[in-house]
Amino acid sequence: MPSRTFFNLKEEKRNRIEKALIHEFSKGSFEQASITNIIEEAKIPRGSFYQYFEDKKDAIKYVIEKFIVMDYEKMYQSLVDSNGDIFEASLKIYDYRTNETILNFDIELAKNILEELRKNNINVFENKDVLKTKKSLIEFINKEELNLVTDDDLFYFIRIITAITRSVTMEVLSERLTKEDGRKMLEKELEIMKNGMKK
Amino acid sequence: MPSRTFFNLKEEKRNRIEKALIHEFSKGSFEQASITNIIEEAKIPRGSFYQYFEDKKDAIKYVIEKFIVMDYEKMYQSLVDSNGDIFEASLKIYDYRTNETILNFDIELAKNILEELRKNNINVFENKDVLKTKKSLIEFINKEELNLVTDDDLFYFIRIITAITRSVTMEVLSERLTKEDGRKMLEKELEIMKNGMKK
DNA sequence: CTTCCTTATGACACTTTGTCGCTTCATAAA
DNA sequence: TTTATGAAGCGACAAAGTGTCATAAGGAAG
Repeated sequence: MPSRTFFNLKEEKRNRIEKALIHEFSKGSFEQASITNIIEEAKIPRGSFYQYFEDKKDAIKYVIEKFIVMDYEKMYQSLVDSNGDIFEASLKIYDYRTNETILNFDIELAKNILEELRKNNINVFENKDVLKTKKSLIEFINKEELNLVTDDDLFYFIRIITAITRSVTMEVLSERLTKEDGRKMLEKELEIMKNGMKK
Repeated sequence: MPSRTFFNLKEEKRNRIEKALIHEFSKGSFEQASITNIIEEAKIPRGSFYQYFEDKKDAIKYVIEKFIVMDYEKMYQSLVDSNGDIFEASLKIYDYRTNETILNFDIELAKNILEELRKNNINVFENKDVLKTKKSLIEFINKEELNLVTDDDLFYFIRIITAITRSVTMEVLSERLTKEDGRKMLEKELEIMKNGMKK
């Protein structure tokens, strides 16, 4: 976590640093991000950076935390907007994640952060800020239409849909697929998931 | 690609270098791997390394290529051993990838390489060495039991199964799940995919 | 023996992260 | 007004890493 010093900073300065962080972490992977670039852009001396953040990891963590909270809110909203239909919600989540700008976050940042989350196996739902405001997504899922045989089927459904949605999303963010093709594929894949693969 | 010089090397020396590469790339991500460690272990001077490989990326590419070819062979074998049942093959692939040693490759290396492949969006099937010997995996798939409506349904089936298998595999390799729990989950998830999610 | 090409080698230039000790500044106490 | 105190500012520097380059060594052929 950033030091108290950082949070005590005048808003203008803190914003300048935040902006530089987001900018730099948008440009590439965690390893590629350069502290030198960050401090130059934010116009702070090297020593200050290390007074605010323990190290580079601490700095990206700060950005990730902000992103996670926003991401959860969006997921939650997607489900509510879809009246609890997890298939439709999945498409909505895909849409916003592959959109040019995700609130204040650039799509490039989204890509790198989603990557980082995956790499470090960070689960959005386990984030403490999310837990604090968690309205339990699961409650909002409409179970009427779902073929739930055992109690934990819903858990597996979510796992599967998450894996598929994430897989396509990453392909699009890495520019291996166009946004449109990715969406068509996701639609098709969700359709298959509804009906099953076996005769 | 490594230089001709590298391939002209006496076998003993080449093996020593290969071993050092695998050892170092097993220890962590691409960025964490240190050329200094590699040359110290392989007992070659710094300049030689750069005579054999363009740069660090070139070196890991070499290791990845070897891995990919072996991985494809294993996948192909899994499908044949399963008599064309893609669900069963998926479990077999999971098993071998989460196994202590994957042929000569350490499980840690597998993890880092699979990670690297994902990060750089490298598709095993697009590898030229694989393409060369590709006997078209798809031909071996038993379509009898599959609910194929349109022509490209099979393509989507493979995408979905791949996404899910990979997802669980990575969870296990990152030690978020035990191998056993991961397998149970995969079994369950494959079962769900057979039957579909919708009432 | 000389020539020519391939391979070997480690010092060096450059970059990057993170540390450390000193300076400056604001504010409260004397 | 002066002094004390702690928060914040600051950049030189150590340490570690990557990639380059000029030069040495090897060896085959004429």
